Amino acid sequence: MRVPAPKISAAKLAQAQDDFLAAWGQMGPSWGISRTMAEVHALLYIGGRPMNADEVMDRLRISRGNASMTLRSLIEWGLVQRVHKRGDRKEYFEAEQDVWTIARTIIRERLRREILPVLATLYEIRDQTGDETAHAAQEGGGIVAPDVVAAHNQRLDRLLELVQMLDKLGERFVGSEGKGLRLAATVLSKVV
Amino acid sequence: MRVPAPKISAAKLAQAQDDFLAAWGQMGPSWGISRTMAEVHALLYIGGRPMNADEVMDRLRISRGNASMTLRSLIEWGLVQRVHKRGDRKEYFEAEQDVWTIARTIIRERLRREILPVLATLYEIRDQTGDETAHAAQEGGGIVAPDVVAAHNQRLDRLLELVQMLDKLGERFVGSEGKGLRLAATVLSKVV
DNA sequence: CTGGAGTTTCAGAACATCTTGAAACTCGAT
DNA sequence: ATCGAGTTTCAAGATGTTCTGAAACTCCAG
Repeated sequence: MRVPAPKISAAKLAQAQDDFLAAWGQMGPSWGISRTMAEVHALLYIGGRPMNADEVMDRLRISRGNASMTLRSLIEWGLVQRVHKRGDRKEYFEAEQDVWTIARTIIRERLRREILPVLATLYEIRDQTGDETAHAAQEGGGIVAPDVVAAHNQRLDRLLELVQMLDKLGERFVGSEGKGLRLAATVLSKVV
Repeated sequence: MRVPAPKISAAKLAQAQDDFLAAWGQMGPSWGISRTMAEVHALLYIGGRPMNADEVMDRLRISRGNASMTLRSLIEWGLVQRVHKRGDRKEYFEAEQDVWTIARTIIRERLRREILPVLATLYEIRDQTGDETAHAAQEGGGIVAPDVVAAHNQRLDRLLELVQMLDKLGERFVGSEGKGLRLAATVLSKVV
């Protein structure tokens, strides 16, 4: 006797897709993109095919303007690309399908938009209080005791060290063409 | 002739601190905590000593209520601890001073609050469309062609793989007591 | 028990972000 | 040049988040 083939109806598939859109949409804000952006991206990813603005609007129940702006942001992020179909004047949009590339793209953008500016600012702040360190602390020339400044600088230096490490770590992932993240995971699992 | 000692005035130090508060506050939202929370944490970190609610209020110009709720959240996150001073009825708060511990705490909390729920939801969604894969695709029992379902499942599986990896990677950092992050950085820098 | 310093709570105000819808724009076809 | 399908822009409105301030609460001292 034969095992019955799984019967997946169109409705069930659509339901699974909708649940996925909701889940991914929720995750979006944690990753630095808005809920709607995440949902549009999720739709294009899980759909697995290029869609035009109307399809996106109708499926997600958002306005034309919102769809347009959101798709533009996704293109700026590098998560979505425009596609043209012969004989169709509409513009189509498709999402990158390789999850590791998606991850690298997000990391690259967040480094650029969030980590680097903070790093630059931290350097500037560090410069404001000279190169006095715990070791270099000497006779009291300042109005504030040298050791207070030294402690302040130490705290800044430790933080700078951390942020620099995060930056380098991120760039390592982004830079290595292939499966950088996968490699990292493998290495880490063997080390400890 | 003698090099003059750096003269850091109290005002300059305060200025550097203020700039730091602003910079760290900006970074907060990217890390999953609000701007004010990040500023309060920054103040306690850079100050390097326990402070009471009034000091926090005055320095950051926020209301008593806001200070109270923000400090409570920081304690829930595990980034700040209560301290009692003998002979003083006020409560004092101090920030963890080890930056690696801070990083681990943030990663642990974000895993727990953001990654794990999504992971659980993704599993549920994956279950909705059976175990049909590209290889198992067979005679058309469903209303939707089996290969469509198989492709959908593959996309979900690839995403699950990625999120699982992130989760494991995070837990590895959080779990290893010592300098897990530092170790990772060293390892990564040698690999590529 | 009472007074008061210190803390917490929470409804409404202030602020920030996201979304809509309609007008302006683009561009190929006729 | 004109038409019209398709797209983009943006001011106003809707929604969501954070903050304030005052009242309620806690708890110790006298």
